[in-house]
Amino acid sequence: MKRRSTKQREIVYDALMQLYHPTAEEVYEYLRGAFPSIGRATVFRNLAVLAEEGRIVKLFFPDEVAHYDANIDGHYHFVCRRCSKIIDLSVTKRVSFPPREDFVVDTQEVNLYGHCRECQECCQS
Amino acid sequence: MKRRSTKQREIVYDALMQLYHPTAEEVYEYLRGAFPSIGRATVFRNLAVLAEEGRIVKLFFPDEVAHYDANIDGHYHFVCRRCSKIIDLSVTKRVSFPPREDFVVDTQEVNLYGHCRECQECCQS
DNA sequence: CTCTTATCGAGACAAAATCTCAATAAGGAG
DNA sequence: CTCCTTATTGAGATTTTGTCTCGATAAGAG
Repeated sequence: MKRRSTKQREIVYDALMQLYHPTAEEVYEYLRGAFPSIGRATVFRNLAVLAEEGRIVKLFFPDEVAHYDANIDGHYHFVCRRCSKIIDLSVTKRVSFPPREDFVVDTQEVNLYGHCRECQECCQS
Repeated sequence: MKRRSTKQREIVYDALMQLYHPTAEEVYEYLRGAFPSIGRATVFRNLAVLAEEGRIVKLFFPDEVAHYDANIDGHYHFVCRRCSKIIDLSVTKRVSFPPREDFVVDTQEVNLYGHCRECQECCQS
């Protein structure tokens, strides 16, 4: 099944470049402004395709919603447990692991959880 | 709101010790065998409570379903992109990051993605 | 034992994402 | 360029995952 290049696919990709770790729903709402006729399923489908092609990255955090990131350079994320803010962490060295026989790794993901400064100051929850 | 110790809570915890990274649904199905009267919401609620208390860990991977882990020692996970198998990785050293002013980290999570041996052998998808 | 209220079980509800299907359009063949 | 195949689209139904509601139950302090 050969992929075709569609206007919608590129629109979704462009949106991702403008937004910071958006959810699929946020991409959809963003695009509806300029392209009212775009369908919800189209946004979800294209995010999945772009992630499969490696043009974007799909992220999972404990808020149960997938986020997407157009920055595919190896970098890590901090996520605030209280306000769910996501902060990019630039990384110079990758984590290294002893080689294994039972699997081959192609991607590594490092997430740090805690509280951002604002959430530390305002309350201790 | 003081916590009470209930039979259901401990049953859920015990189930988690028997299962390997189960989803909430899997815990529920597992428990229905021995305790047909247990409620779905009770399982989900207690997993959330146990995770909040730090007795278990809630994990998120790209299959959109939360998994739970009774092993709370710092360890990492490998996840197969094809069959979604999860493999525990024992870890001797934690990843370290330069200190930051804008957040405080309490937990770090490292996930490796790739293909397990079986999925490499049977097909290249 | 009594009382307060956290927890339970059942089912309704909500949120997130996928699926269905007829209509559209990408892009290769001629 | 036109024709044809079929990947992709848009709308809404459906599925999946998890939460909420509420009357009933039971933990555990006094």
